[in-house]
Amino acid sequence: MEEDFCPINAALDLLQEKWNLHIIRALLRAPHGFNELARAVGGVNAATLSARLEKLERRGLIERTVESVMPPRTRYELTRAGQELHGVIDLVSAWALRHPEAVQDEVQEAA
Amino acid sequence: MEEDFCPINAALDLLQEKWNLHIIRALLRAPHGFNELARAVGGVNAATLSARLEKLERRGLIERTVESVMPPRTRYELTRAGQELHGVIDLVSAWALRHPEAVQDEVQEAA
DNA sequence: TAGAGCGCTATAGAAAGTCAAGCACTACGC
DNA sequence: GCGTAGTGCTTGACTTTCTATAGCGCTCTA
Repeated sequence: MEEDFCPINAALDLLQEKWNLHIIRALLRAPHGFNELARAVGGVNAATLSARLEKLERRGLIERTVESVMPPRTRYELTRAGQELHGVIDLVSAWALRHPEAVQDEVQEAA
Repeated sequence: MEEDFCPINAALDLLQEKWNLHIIRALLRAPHGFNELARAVGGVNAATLSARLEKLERRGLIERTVESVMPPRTRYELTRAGQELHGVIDLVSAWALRHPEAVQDEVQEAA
């Protein structure tokens, strides 16, 4: 299917998956529990978040620690590899602030 | 809906849209025609590509120039703002090469 | 004792992406 | 001149992905 496997393409594929960049940004600030993370990201639903976290964990970007089963308490945090995406998020942030037009939907909200 | 509008969130939303990062990477190398771009990106279909290009143009990241109507020939290229994402793509690339494990699906292809 | 919170999962429905075909032509080989 | 390939898309039908809603077992707070 994929021809020769290009790590760069694969990375772009991973980062373009809906919510992944947001999840990474949230975890860059601090570790979070599941629901807490959902709120920090804003707008994800539990099913999707769960799928993303599982994938990011398998890929070694984040680490999941079960702190207690009952009451349930889980902690998600970035691994070293995950933290190294810090620079990417920073660059995107700087770019976004430099180009707010590029990033905003043409507002057609009637007054 | 969106609370206060955060340009950084908005930028992440834009970049996480399927194919956008790939499109930007392809155009970073050189301007492309439509079908040419589709091939460069690899795996996009025309309908989606068309939608993405339209959006990226509205946002001012890329510029579309019709060089001739018949035979049809169009050129897509990055604007200044688009080119400034160069650093982001570069950082992702470097990260991807440093962490090939993080980026590759666990191969479970039976021999 | 009631209500909210935790970390999820299951199931249905809406939305987004894909495939295949096709339009109206031009450029090339023969 | 004729068939084949290429250009830049658009239009349905179909499939994959994401979303909303509900709920589980349990604890902790009021």
